Amino acid sequence: MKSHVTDLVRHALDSLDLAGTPDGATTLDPHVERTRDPRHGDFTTNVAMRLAKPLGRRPRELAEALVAALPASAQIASVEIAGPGFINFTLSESAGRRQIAEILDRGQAYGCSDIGTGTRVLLEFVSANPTGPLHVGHGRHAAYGATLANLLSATGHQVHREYYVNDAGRQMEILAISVWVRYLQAQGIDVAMPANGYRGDYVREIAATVSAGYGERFRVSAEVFREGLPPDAPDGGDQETYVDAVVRRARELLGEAGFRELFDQGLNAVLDDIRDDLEAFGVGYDRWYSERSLTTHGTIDTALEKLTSRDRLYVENGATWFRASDYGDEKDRVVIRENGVRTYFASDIAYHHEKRARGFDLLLDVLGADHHGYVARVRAGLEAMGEDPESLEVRLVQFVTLYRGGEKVQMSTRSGEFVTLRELRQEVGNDAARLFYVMRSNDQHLDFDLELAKSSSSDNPVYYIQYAHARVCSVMQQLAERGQTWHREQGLAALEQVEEPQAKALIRNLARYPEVVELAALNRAPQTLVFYLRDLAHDFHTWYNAQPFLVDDAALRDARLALCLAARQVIVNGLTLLGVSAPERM
RNA sequence: GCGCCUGUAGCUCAACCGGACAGAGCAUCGGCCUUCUAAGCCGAGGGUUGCAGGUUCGAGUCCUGCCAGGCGCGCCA
Repeated sequence: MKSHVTDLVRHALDSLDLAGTPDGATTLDPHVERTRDPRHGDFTTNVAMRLAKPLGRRPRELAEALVAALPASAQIASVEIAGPGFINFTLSESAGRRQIAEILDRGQAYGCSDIGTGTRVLLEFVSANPTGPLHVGHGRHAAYGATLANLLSATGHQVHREYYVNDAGRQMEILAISVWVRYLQAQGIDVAMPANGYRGDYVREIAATVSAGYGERFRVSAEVFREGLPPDAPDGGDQETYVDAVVRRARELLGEAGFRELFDQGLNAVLDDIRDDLEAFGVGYDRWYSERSLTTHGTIDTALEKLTSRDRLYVENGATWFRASDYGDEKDRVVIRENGVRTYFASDIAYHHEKRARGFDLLLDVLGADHHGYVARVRAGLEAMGEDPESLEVRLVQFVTLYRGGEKVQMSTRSGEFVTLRELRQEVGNDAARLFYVMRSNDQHLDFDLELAKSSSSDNPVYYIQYAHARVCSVMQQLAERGQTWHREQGLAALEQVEEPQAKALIRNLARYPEVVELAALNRAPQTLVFYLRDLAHDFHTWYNAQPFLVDDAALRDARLALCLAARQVIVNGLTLLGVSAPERM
């Protein structure tokens, strides 16, 4: 509907023949938007005001000329000029009726559009290091990313969801030796967990599995383990130095193959847990992309060679640097360390380049807010390799703070005392978790109140929306119990009999749904959809309270039910995009 | 010190490339269940959009400077 009005305005602009006017006035995209106040009609445009200056004409006079040039439309009941030069459009009653029919016709497809058709998007999200279970912060990434994927798909984008698995690197080695230490302890060997090791209970579980599957294969004596190791932090040493020494010790004693086996035991156990967790949360991926594969497939080498051939690397102090500062980054960045090991950044630069090589138009990364300093250098890397820097878009997700009632829940990753996503899901349920996570703008800190999310009361927006859906189902149930049936055509034909102001408000908002989906998708802002659904549920509840639907007049009853069913359809469609269920009874 | 994000009602937050009187929920107060689920509805109060300037016909939104909070500034990932 919005696009229809936009077309009308565009036609009017064209017919006014503004050629030769300065400042690109002729190419101005007429901006049509919903009014906030119903007294201003349904849609409004400010083109007259925006064109007034470049054309040197009075806004209202220009508005009159535009209105006169508007093509006729059955959908528009009236057009008025108001205020400083707004052109306000009021839709005809029949436009609303047509909307209801369209919603019922299109069903699940109502709200989908093709504005993104032809755009291939690679959406990367969560990508948490597989060093432990996902915690509540990752949950927000998962919910946000999954919803974004749904929104982009609904608007016609071709979306590919990817999880970048950091299965190489130091953190994973630390997990491996953490498992080793727990394994040794389970074998009765007296060794201590490094200060920097992973202390969560899941490490013990993995160690127990290793113990059961490998027996004494990785067993060493405490003396051999300890011999010549530097002091750990509690003994006045440096925890990083110590943990690195333990990693070297593991490689010596277990051999590269043995260490790799232990490493993979840890990796696979954690990764399986993460996959399982996300799947249960309704978050799916098209591909789990292994960081290690970048090395084994030579992707990093290829990327570095490309940078070398473009003269974008140099050697200094034994390390190889990328000239990131030539591309807007604060400083140059190391890609190969003095010890010959490639940095994480080298992998990531190769990874992003490879994403482009796979033909994606847009690389959309969802990252934690603590990674914002990272964005400039990845973009610099893409640009240095000849890619459009604009092809990378990053959405930062701010932190989550858990509250139980008024009390802040303390969390510390280091000690392993963090609330996991799984625990959260078990406590509040998937629906509440999914909705609460995306209820706030991604760049806003999120206070997640566990008590509120669990409460089955009016405070809880999840139930408020779901309840509207359940009520429609209940009404249909009642209809059946009365031995009556709904006649669709009769209902649609009789829609003009539905005259309650509450119903009209509902129709108006139902018609807005496709615009909301589009807006939410383009702005990467799922919370827009949440707010819309709450409003829509409110419109429905209000109408529900104002009028009985199951009246004796069959035509009127069918008409009201048509509207009910349209409302239900939109709620289902919206909740589906959010990954929230729509129960039939509550 | 530099960079990014944020600052809107008592609390948590919306507000569509700048648009008409800044909106919800919660909380507070007052009403509505013999009639399709009261997990609901109706009504009331509550604001100098952190502060000060600027641009504009028009600023919560853009610019500058302050103030406050969060995060980041590794040859870690």
